[in-house]
This record gives sequence, C-alpha cells and structure tokens, in this order.
Amino acid sequence: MEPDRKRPRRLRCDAEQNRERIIEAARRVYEREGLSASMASIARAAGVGIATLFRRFPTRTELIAAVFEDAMERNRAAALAAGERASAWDGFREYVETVCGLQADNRGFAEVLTMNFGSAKVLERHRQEAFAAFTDLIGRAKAEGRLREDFAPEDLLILLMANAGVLAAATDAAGEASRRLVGQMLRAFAVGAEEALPEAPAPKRLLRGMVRGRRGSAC
Amino acid sequence: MEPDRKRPRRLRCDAEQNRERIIEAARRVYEREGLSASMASIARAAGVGIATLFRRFPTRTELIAAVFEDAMERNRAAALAAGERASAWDGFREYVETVCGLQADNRGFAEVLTMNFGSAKVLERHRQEAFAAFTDLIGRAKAEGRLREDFAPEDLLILLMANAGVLAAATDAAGEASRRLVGQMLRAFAVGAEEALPEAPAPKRLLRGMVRGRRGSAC
DNA sequence: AACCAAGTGGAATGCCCTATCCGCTTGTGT
DNA sequence: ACACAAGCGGATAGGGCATTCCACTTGGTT
Repeated sequence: MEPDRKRPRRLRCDAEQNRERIIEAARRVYEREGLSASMASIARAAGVGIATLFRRFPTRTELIAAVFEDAMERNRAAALAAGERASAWDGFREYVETVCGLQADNRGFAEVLTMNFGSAKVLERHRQEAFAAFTDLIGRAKAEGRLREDFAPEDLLILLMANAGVLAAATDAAGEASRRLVGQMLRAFAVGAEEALPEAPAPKRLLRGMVRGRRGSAC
Repeated sequence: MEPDRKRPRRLRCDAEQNRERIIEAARRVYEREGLSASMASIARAAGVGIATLFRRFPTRTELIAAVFEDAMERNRAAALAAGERASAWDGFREYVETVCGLQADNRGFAEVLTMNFGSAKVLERHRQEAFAAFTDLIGRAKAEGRLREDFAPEDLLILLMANAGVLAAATDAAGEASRRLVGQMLRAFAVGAEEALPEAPAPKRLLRGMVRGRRGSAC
C-alpha cells in the first residue's frame, strides 16, 4: 500500500512497479479462483515472467500475505467499528454479517480467514486485533442479555469455516445461501432470536456443480 | 454389493475381483483424502494398472458413484429410520446429527453430499428418497410446534455444505467443531431451543493448517 | 556516456496427473 | 486340451505445475 518501509533497501523502481502489478493480478485471480490458483497463472495474469514472481515472492505464503494484508486490515477496522455501536449486540451482529460478507465477495479471503499464517506477521496481528475487539464485544453483548452465555469466541471461527464451505459448494446461489446460513447462526447465538431470516435460495440452484474437483474429468 | 445384475453380461471372475479391489481402495483413499484424490493414486492403492481402473470406470464420476452407493444407502436408511420416531422433532434432530456424523467420518462422503451427480442414478435416487423422508419429517415437526415455521428443506443442504467446510478447515478439531456447528444449527431450527450445546474445541487446534492447498509449497 | 548491480523473461528440469494404446496373459466354454 | 475373447499392466503422449538457472537488458549513479 504505502511506498515501502523496512523492506531491505528499496527496490529499483521498475521492480517496484512489477511488484505492484503482481499483487494486483494475484488479487484478481485469488478473488475469483481461491488460493489454489497456480503461481504460473498469476505470473501470466500480471504479464511478468515466472522468475520475476518467484524472485519477489519466494513462497506462496508471502504472496498471499501481501495480497490480503489490506483485506485483513479492513476486517480489523470492521471489528473496531462494530465495537463502537451503542448496542453491543447490534455491533456483534453487524460484525458477523460484515465479515461473512467479505468472505462472500472474495473466495481467496474466505480461505484466508480460515487458516493460520504463522509467518505473515502483519496479517496475523490484524487478525489478532480483530479477534480481540470481537471478544470484547462478546462480553458486552452477554452482559446486555442479548447474546447467549454459552457463545464461545471459537464459534466465530467455526462460522467462518462453515461459511467458506457454503460459498465453495453453492456456486450459483452462494450469496443467498451464505446469508441464510448467517441468519440461522445469528438466531442460534441470540437470546430472544425472533428476527426474520433471509430467504432460502431456490433448491435447484443450490446443488449444481458436479465433480468440480481440482482436475478436469467430466460427466 | 451384490454379485451384479444388469451389468452387461457379467465380468470374468478375475476382473470382478479387481473391480472390488478398486472400489475398496478408492473407498479408503476417498475417505481420507476427499474426492480430489487422483485416479493414479487409487490404481496404485488397489494394486492394479491404471488401464484397468480406466477400463472399469471410464470417468471419475462412475467410480465415485460405485464407491458411495452404499454410504448413500445408509443415509437413506437413516432418514427412513428417523421418520419412524414417535416425536418428529426427535427424528429430525436424530437425522441431522446422523448425516452430519456420516460426513465427519468420511471426507469423501462429506463432499458427495454437497454435489449433484446427474448420471449415477442409484445415488441420486437414494438421495431423493432420503430427502423426501426428511421433508415429510419437516412437516410433522412443524405441526408438533417444535420446528420453526420458516425452516426450509434447503436449510439441510446448506448445513451439509457448511459442515463440509468446517470438516475441511478444522483438521485436528474437525469432529468437535462439526458437532458444535450442528448443535448451534439445531438451536436455530428449534422453536424453544434450550438444549445444551456440545463443547467448543480448544481454539489453538482450530486454526492449524497453513496453505494446505493442493500442491506443496511451504512456509 | 559508460558501467554494473539489479532485474528480467524464457528455457530447462523434474514431478504428477489424465487418458489411450498395445502386445502379452489368462479365464472359460467347448 | 485348446482357442480366443476378455482382461491385464506398462509405456506413452500430452499437459500443468513449482522451482531453478542463465544469458540478456536496464535503471541509476558517477
């Protein structure tokens, strides 16, 4: 995002440009295809040689970290903003919906949110901070009597994993199915829980794909 | 399962043996690795040549259908059995827990339950029948006043997709995380919903993997 | 202007995968 | 016992991918 800082000794300016092009291309590719996109396809999309990609990002993890740093930052911002709401429950609800929406909009980020990147310190710090803000929200929402006492912070992680699964499997109806899932889960978390549920997607569109597994094959 | 019937003119007995060996091997491999396991690895596991595998199962889908026919049959049986319970809600609950448990025990079947196999008629027929029995259960559980009126049959599909996602992402704590998810969802579905929740898994084990994507790469 | 470290792209290597081909082996009906 | 259709597995073609290597180019400094 910003020029650069602690990166060892500043890149030559054409190299820096290429670096940006790679990140932008990877952003597009990951958003559409998820993290399993090949390094080669990203280099192609960026219009650079494969060697250039590997020179700048020796491991896939480093590339992923660079690409999703700002999405994770947006996630953190959403958690902090939700913490400001007058009603903790409203904040809780808002954050859950927001983060699941981020997943729905970006297949790569959906996966990132369900994994652990031991290196990638910035990424993990943002995740930590978001999680801390959310944990704080949990306590207050319970105190308000709106969130069930047995809600655990891990339930958010589980929801993120579940949502990623729905998004991956529901192809066509992914957005609707995801919103429905989130609505159901919020009901499960809430104490009263009489809020309306988003409409369920039409069943035909729900089970569409067929052996959409990694490698080709067919019917 | 049974010798064979309408299969065109009966295989030579050594060929039939190989066919069984392939199915058994595929069962083991898919159970562990999911449906993305390669044909080559299955042939290797079965101790047959690749050609033999392709001769018997020209497409991946045919192999998958053969492998999971009986699991799908067990699924159907579970739905029918659940329909017999005196309390429809108890049956509903039992079936949901059972089918999600089947997913937890078998990564391949978890995926099968979230896809559509246009060919594979036996598979789809069993799925249909299970779904019909479940739909019947839904109506009765609503009539009992235990299941919320806005529960839709599609919610089961969504839950299956969600559960598959949790199972795929939670590696170590997969079983616990899955049970927790199911517990939450049942709360969302129920009218009263004051049943206890399974314990949440320890957070450390929840986010473990790191770019466990298809191909190697590393930290 | 000239130099050279930094940077580049494409070729090369090695792996695994799908799918098909083909010459050899074997079960089975006569 | 024999013939031969049925079946077998290894080899092969063709492709994608990760990763490394290397001869060439170029930005930036003097």
